[in-house]
Amino acid sequence: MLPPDQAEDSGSDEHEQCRRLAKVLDRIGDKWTVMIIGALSRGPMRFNALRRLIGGVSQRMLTLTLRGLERDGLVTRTVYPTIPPRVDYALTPIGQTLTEPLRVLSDWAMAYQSAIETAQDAYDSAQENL
Amino acid sequence: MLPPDQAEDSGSDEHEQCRRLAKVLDRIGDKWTVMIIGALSRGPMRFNALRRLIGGVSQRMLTLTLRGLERDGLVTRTVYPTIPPRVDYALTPIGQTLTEPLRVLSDWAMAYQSAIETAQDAYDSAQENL
DNA sequence: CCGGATCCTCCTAGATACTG
DNA sequence: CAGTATCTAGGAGGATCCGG
Repeated sequence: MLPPDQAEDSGSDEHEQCRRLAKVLDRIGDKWTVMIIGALSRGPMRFNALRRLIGGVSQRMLTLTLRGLERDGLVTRTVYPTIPPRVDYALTPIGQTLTEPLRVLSDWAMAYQSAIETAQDAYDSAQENL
Repeated sequence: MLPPDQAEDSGSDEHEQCRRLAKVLDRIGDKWTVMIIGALSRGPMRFNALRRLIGGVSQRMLTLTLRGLERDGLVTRTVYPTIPPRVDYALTPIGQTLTEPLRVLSDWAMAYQSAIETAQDAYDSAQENL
């Protein structure tokens, strides 16, 4: 369990967790990932259906984000060689498990969003009186 | 850009939740916020102590991130007008509540990180064989 | 010791146009 | 329909100097 090299520092252990967490947040923290996961949590969806549902996303960013999620093993990409072509995106089992932590965060957001906005307003108006 | 508007649809708008979640993730999804919250979760800390503990952060980004967190009401900034000056940063009660969703996410990261890396390796080596 | 101000460099999102 | 390719502007973030 304890790596012999660097296990003596009590802080480095939590630091390691922070780095992994930061890595995950780097994935899901971008502008579109959460929207995509949310959309796919209700079932598979085609490319342009996702595009329309999310709204405001360029095809390029949608493609890039989906590719990243596919690479992470969170989303599957299924191509049907029909004409016109059809591509379905769906959450993998691992991708499904992400929805739970996301819901916890979402609940937190719902609970404290107004408090945060109040704090921001207070901070901003305090800054004006300088 | 579509201005946030009242939902005309009576059904629960999941888009609205996604937007709030995206907003929160925009805050905590940046490179340093999680590290700062993690560091401060163990108690108040001075600026340069944070800087040393986190490591690799420029004083500019640390200042900016701390200002943002202060503005959001997640962190307090306390100045002691001594010479040399001393500034303590600490989590507010709301900031404390953020550590729980963060821990859920952290647990997820610990659980699935290796699976994700495996998926990435598989994806990458599959790309090479084209 | 804390951090504001400035400059400068990359990265990347977005728009546009083209292909199978 | 589902991408790929290319270009460009804007912003994020690092380095540095300076002031309180």
